[in-house]
This record gives sequence, structure tokens and C-alpha cells, in this order.
Amino acid sequence: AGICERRTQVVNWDPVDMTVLANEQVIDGHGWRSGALVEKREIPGYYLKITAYAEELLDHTLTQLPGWPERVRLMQENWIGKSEGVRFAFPHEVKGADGKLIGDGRMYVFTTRPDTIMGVTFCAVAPEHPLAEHAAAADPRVAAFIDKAKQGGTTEAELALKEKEGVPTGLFVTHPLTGDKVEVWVGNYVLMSYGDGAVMGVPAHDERDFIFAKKYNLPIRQVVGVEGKTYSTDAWQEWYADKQTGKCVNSGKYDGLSYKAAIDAVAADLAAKGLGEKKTTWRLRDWGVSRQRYWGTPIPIIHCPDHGAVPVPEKDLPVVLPEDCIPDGSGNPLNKNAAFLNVACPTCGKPAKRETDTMDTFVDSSWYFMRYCSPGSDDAMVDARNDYWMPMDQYIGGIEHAILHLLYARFWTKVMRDLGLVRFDEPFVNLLCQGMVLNQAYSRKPGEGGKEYFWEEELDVVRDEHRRIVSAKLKRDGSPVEHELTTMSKSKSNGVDPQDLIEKYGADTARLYVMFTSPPEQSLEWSDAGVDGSARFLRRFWTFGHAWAEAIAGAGKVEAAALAEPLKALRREVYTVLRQIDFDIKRIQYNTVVSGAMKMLNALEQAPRGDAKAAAVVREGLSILIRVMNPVVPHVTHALWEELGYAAQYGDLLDAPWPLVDEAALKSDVVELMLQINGKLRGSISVPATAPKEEIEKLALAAPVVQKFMEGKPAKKVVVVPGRLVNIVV
RNA sequence: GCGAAGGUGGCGGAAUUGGUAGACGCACUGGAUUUAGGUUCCAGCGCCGCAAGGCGUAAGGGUUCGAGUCCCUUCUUUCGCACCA
Repeated sequence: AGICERRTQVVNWDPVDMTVLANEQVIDGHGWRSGALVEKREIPGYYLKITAYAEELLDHTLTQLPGWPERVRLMQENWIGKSEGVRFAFPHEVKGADGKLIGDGRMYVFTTRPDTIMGVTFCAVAPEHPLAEHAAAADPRVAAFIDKAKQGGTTEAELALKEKEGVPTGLFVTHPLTGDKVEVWVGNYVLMSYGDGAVMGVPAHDERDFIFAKKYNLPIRQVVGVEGKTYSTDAWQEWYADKQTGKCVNSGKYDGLSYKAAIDAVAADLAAKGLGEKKTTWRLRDWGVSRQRYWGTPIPIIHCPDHGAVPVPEKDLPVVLPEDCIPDGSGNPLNKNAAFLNVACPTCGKPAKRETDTMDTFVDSSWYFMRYCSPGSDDAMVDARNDYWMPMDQYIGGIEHAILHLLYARFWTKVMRDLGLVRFDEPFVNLLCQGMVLNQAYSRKPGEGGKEYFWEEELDVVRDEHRRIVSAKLKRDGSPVEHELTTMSKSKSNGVDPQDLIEKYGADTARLYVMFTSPPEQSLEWSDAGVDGSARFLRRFWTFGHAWAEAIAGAGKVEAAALAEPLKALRREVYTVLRQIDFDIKRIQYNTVVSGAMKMLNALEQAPRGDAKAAAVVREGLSILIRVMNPVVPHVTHALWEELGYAAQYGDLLDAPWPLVDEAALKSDVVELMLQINGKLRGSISVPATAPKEEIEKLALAAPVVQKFMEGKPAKKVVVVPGRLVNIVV
């Protein structure tokens, strides 16, 4: 479909990561991420043209994803990184060693502030820029600077803290509008990978340029003014860079123009000279999907000396990987597997080589969810069932997928749409990013190198009276270790094996604990004591059900009108909690769904034994409790439903309807109202539920507590909130 | 630096969105059962105070009969991005 291309792309390459992953020679397709990865290489491989969808991806991020968390939308927006401005050239006469003009005599830059072009007092290029390299050949100081700039720190933090430094090249370019000579500097803050690796320097209106100019005593020329404000080169101020309020000054024919008008005028003039035009720059780059590992999905291409890259014919698909490959640390083992490698060219039949790059795992994770909708379909990626089920109502995943997986899946969906395979733009209507599970990790730093982690079993941990960790020592030699709360990880020796939990408590306990301990979007701190608590609740639930089994079997329907107040109150509690649970499920707050279930059990446990009416109420309440807990603890509830005879009467629990709130059961004859004097809680009164406001006011004023606190003063104002409280202002 | 979300007991966290702050659970304390440990059950548990009462949702101010919730200022934590021209 023209969406995939075999070519090279300049990427940032992390030589360190390569050594870490000793068993595979990895060219990480995401290596173009700026940051820790510093070495730039031209990487050949297969690229998916996600940049062709940049505009639409951005547009849909802003308009079609209201069911996504704000922060994920923002991360995607920043990742796509749209930037509108003008790309233009500074002409020059600098010739290279070959006698030809470098860059055909044009040094291109990109700017989002073309309205400040008259304030250019210098230019800066990246250390890797051809002009910088040319200057380095003639001037050892420039060469030394470039060497230093290229070394530097490799982590993001070091890069950010690095001071902005530069060195003049002694080369000059011509300002495209004024014709002035402008000196070119090499700056360590200019990125070769963004735009053209060169920037115009407008110190008056760009904070970074301002600092740079002050440091090297370069001229600062104000070209934007705001009425009532005076420009001073002494210190940087926020408004210097403001686009909204300013107008051009000291800018010749552009004087008086606003930001937008100035951009149009400058762009038009540059275009008339053939030196520039408006341009949109993206941070997003094409997606390199080639991997030099053998276990990925094969790329179905055969390389023929005569016919180049030939697709594997459909009848020979899928290409199946050999199963006898053993990685030996010397690169992709497929390259040494003759049986896999040597094939005949599908076009001419002559000997040819199979492609040994495999696909990034993100490729298949970009549409696996659609494939689930078309199980067993042998002759298509997806069939009509996909149209029914997709787009997905609710996607749940970790925040670590906020950018790459979700962006790739959205891109893939749009490609499938353009191929006529699906009929929607976006795959995920609602997105929930669940939190991660945290646990204490214990470590020490044995001199140079990384941390050494220990399991808690290897340590003597001292805790205070509240069980908080005071200190920890290694059992075998008594040396102290540090502790920190962090994500569970194999490498940090702080993971909890689900299998151990299942063996000790059963799967339901583990589910209940995770659901109950924190809301889904928050991270969760692991606690063995908390798990015990969850097991305790399930045991009580189970014991309670069986203690009432016989009574329930003989119980009839609840006759609400015949119930005395304590049993009425019990039903009221059950249905009040059910209403709360319904509310919490809708807003995906499962921790309070569980606490609601605990309240329900607490209430039901108060029911008197040996009472037929109580048995009917318990039978009803327990049927509700079992059903609301079924999604959380499916095994325990399933067994209770069967053993208490609900299944025989109502059918399988999975088919049982969700319990409905009995509005009549929520009604109470009397309500308790809080009494406040001047907004302070002083007591409460019980009033008939039907009492009108005036009646409530009278009862409240007559209450002994109120009399006491009013001290005989008259009530200035009485606020009655029905069903809640009475506030008396004196 | 920019952006986003937070700050509530000893701890995890509730508070149906301006109306009883601390639900539910963990931990802890006392009691009962038990030969003992564990389990289970009962009671207590924000802080100060013998009590009456006072004070309490990061700090300060404001709106309101009433503020954890709304507004302003400050402090602070976590996460994301980070020389993007």
C-alpha cells in the first residue's frame, strides 16, 4: 500500500544498550528518541510512514479522544510535535574542500518566529553541521570545541544542565532581507536532528539566544515592542518572547505589524526572493520496524540479485521461523541458517536470499485486539465481526504505553481504514491507565557500578511500632542496606509471585486485595498484612453463607410491610450500599465497590438467628452481595451461589441479572438531622421523614442542645437542608 | 525550565461533588476463647484535655448560614517532556 519502505534513516544510536543486550544485535527502531542515545547512524531497514499520518493523528488526538486521560493525550500531542513556522536560507559564498559551495551556497534554518527576523544578530549551527566541519578544518579551536561538544554527558539530565556554549567559525552568511553580514557560530545547544541543524539568533526575543548573546557579548536588537513596556538588555523578561501583545519595531517596512501579519509579510518576501517559505516541522519520525533478532515476525521479502526485493508470493505465506536457532552473541542467527536463508527468487527462480530482519513486536500489538474479533478467519486479517465489535469501548493498559503502543495502534488503524479493512478512525474509545504495583526494594552500592538488590528473606528488617521500616541489614554479614518503595521488578528482587498467593490464599484473595487497596488509576503499595485482611473477609463471607444455608433454604420472600424496624433498617442499609456500588462501578472506582460489599456483609451479620423474617431478609441480601461481588471474586461467589440454592432457583450466576435497587426499601419513617449552631456540629434530632421545613425548624429550636448553645439569644437565621441538617445562626 | 496530577489519622484510602471529615480495611491497644502461638469474637483507636470543651484535610487569606470540596497567594510531592529554534 506504499506505507512501508526499505531505506535508511539517521537515528540516534545507543552503543551502551548494545552491550547490555549481549545475545542479540539490536538496532532499536525507537533509537531515534533523543536523550541518552547519542551516536548517530544511518540505519537501513523497513520504515512505516507514520509521518504521512501526523496531521490526522494530531487532529484526532485533539478532537476524537474525549474518553482518554488528559495526560495521555498531551503526551501524544507532544510526541507528534507539530511546529509551524518558516524555513528559509541565509545565502553565503563558503566553499568546501572540493571547491563547491557548501549546501549550494545556502544555509537553511527553521523558525517559528519569522516576525523577529529583523532582529537577527548571529546564527548558530550544530557541531555536526557541514559549515561547522568546514570551519573546524581551518581552525583548531573550532575543532576542539566540536570534539568537546560531541563527547559531553550522555544522560538527559546531563544534557539539560549543560551550559550553552559556542565558538565563532569566522564564516559569514548574508541576511536574506537586509543583506547584512551575519557571523556563524557553532552552538552545543543546536540539534542536527531537528530542522536543518542551524538556527537564526535573535537574542532580543528568544531566552536561549539572550543568554548566549550576553555570554559572548553579541549585539541584542529589539524588534518587537509592547505598549507601555520598556525593553532593557540587563535581564530577560517574560514579555520579550510574547507573541500575542507585541508589534514589530525597528523592523523597517514591517513596523507596526502584529505577529500574524508580520509572519505573512516576511514569508511572502522570502518566497519572492526564492529563499524560503512557510513550513510545518514535526518531531514525529517514521517508524523503523526492522529488528536484527530471530524471534520476531518475519518480513516476507526475498532479495534477488536481478530483481531486488521481491515479496514472498501469497501461496508461500506465512514465512515460518526455524526452531533450531541458538543466539551466540554474534548477531542475528538467521543469517547463519542456510535452510532459512537460501531460497529461489519467486520471479526468476535463480538463487536468492531471504530477508532476515524481523518485525518490531509493536507491529503485531498494533492490531491484535481486532484479530480477537475474527477468530478462525483464515483468509483475511479481519472479517465482518470486527465491524460489530470495534472500536473498543474500553481499553486498559499501563501508562508505559501512553505513547508508542497507543500511537502505533492508532496509526495502524488508520492504515487499515484506508485499505478498506475497517470503517473507523480510532481503535480505542475509552482508555484507562491502571497504576503499577509497588513494593519495598532493598539494595546497596558495592563501590563502582550498579546497585546490588536483595530479597527481604535475606535481611533482618527493623520496624517501628507502626511497622514502618527503620533499618535493614544483610543477614549473612550484617552490612546495612538501603530501602526504597519502587515498582516490582525481577531485577530488584522485590516481586511477588502470583502463584505463591494462589497456593496460599487462592486467586480470589489476590484479586480482592488488588481491587480494594487503591483506585485503579493509582499505584498500589504491596502489603502482606493487607492480603491477610482480604483473605479474612472472604473467609467471613464463606462462613456466614454456610451458617445461614439451612435457614435460607427454608426462607420465603421478604414481606417488606410486615418487617419490624431493625430488619427494615437492615434492608435499607443493603439497598443504600447497592446504590453506592452502582454509582462507583460506573465511575470505575472499584476499591469502594469492595468496601461497599464489606459494609453489606457487616450489616447482614447483625441479623438475628432463628427468625423466619430475618432469614428472608438475609436470603435476599446475600443474593445481592454474591452478585455484586461476582466480578471481583468469581470463584467464591460461584460456589456460594450454587451451594445456597440460588442456582437451582434462578439459574447460573453468570446469567443472573444485576440486582436492582428497591426504592421502597430506601424509604425511612424517621430521618436523623444534624444540628449546627453557627456552623458547628452540636447534636442531632430525629424527625418524621415527611415533616415540612417549618415543623423541622420548630423541632430543632426546641431541642435541649440547641437551647443550651443559643444561651437565650434569638435565632438570626435558620437553614434547613432536608434529609441532612439544620444550621441555626445566632 | 515547560506541562499535568496530587498533598486528608501510624498506613492504604473514603467523603455520591458545597451540608455529620476520617467510610472500608491494615496496624496498634484492652478483653473473651485457647495449654501456648495462631485463628475467631467483643470493645477502643485524628490531636490536646480528667471532663466540659477546644483544635483539626500542606500553610496563609477570601467567598458562604456552612469549605477537604469553590477563588487567590505560597510551600511541597509525584509523573511526563526537555537545548524543538
